[in-house]
Amino acid sequence: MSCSKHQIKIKAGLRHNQLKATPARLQLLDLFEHAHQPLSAAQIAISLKKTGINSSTVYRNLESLVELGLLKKVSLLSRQVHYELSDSFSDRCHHHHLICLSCQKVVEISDCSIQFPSSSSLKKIGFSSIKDHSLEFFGLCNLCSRKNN
Amino acid sequence: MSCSKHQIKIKAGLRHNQLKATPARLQLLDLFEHAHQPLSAAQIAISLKKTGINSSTVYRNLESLVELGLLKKVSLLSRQVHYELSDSFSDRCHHHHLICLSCQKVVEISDCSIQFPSSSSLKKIGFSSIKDHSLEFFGLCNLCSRKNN
DNA sequence: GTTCATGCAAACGCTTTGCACGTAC
DNA sequence: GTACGTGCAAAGCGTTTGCATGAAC
Repeated sequence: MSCSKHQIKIKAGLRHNQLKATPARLQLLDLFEHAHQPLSAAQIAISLKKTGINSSTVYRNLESLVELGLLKKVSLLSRQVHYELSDSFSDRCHHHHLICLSCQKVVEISDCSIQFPSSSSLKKIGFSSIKDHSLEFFGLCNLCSRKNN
Repeated sequence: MSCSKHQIKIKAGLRHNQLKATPARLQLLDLFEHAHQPLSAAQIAISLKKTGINSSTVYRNLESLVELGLLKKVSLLSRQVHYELSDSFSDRCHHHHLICLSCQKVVEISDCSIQFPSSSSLKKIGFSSIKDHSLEFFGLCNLCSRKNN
């Protein structure tokens, strides 16, 4: 199995945050390392059920991993919150998402720049700092675009 | 009541989309006209229950109004999808959101520009068009920022 | 009068919780 | 051995659905 390097990094990440490296957490993070798009709690729960991990464990771990900054939440206009590895923890660089309005396919994109609100306008609206941002584009993928014609 | 102008506009909007101007729809859209931030289905259902509107009616109407483009969905990292009037239907201009990570307060902001993916990069990743986008900033409002110290 | 919209109640699915047991450290 | 993590089962909550009634046009 080619993930021994990942495993080591994951364990280090957990220990660094004073979380025990339990099988449930290792499997959960491993799932994210290999995912090509954000995952919902329910998706993960189904996936890990096969290996004997209970869904409440999944929900509890997702929460604590977000709290510690290893994972981040992503909003994709679906009822469920999705999760992905945060930029700082994973190899992947900062990115945004392009979501197909018809089939919900998600693709990562990185070639975009955002102009942040100026500190004066932040002040005006009663905010003191910006910690994060999310940018999602919605459109049609080629496949669905063709189907609709 | 000062919303007779709104009421007329709302009715016109509904008729134009071949939707009957029922009390439930008028009240629902009126709620959005006066809202200062995106509303979740559950919030609306609670609010309209007081006036005798059933929650399933709320859910069904939200769906059809989104389908017709009068409302749009907004993702705020909460489990519930939120809704707001779409730019084209309301007086308000295009905007994004700034959300307090601690108290969930939402403020609209408009002074930001986004660079869209080029058509060549769209092509590369298998998408044919972009219909919409959403940009949310997450931070701390002054109040919560002070509390945390 | 016809078509569409609504209320009601039940079912659904995802998520959360309390508690006893188990495991990483 | 201790503190933390897990499984289980039940409850919680937001949402969806079928069906009969009601209202807009």
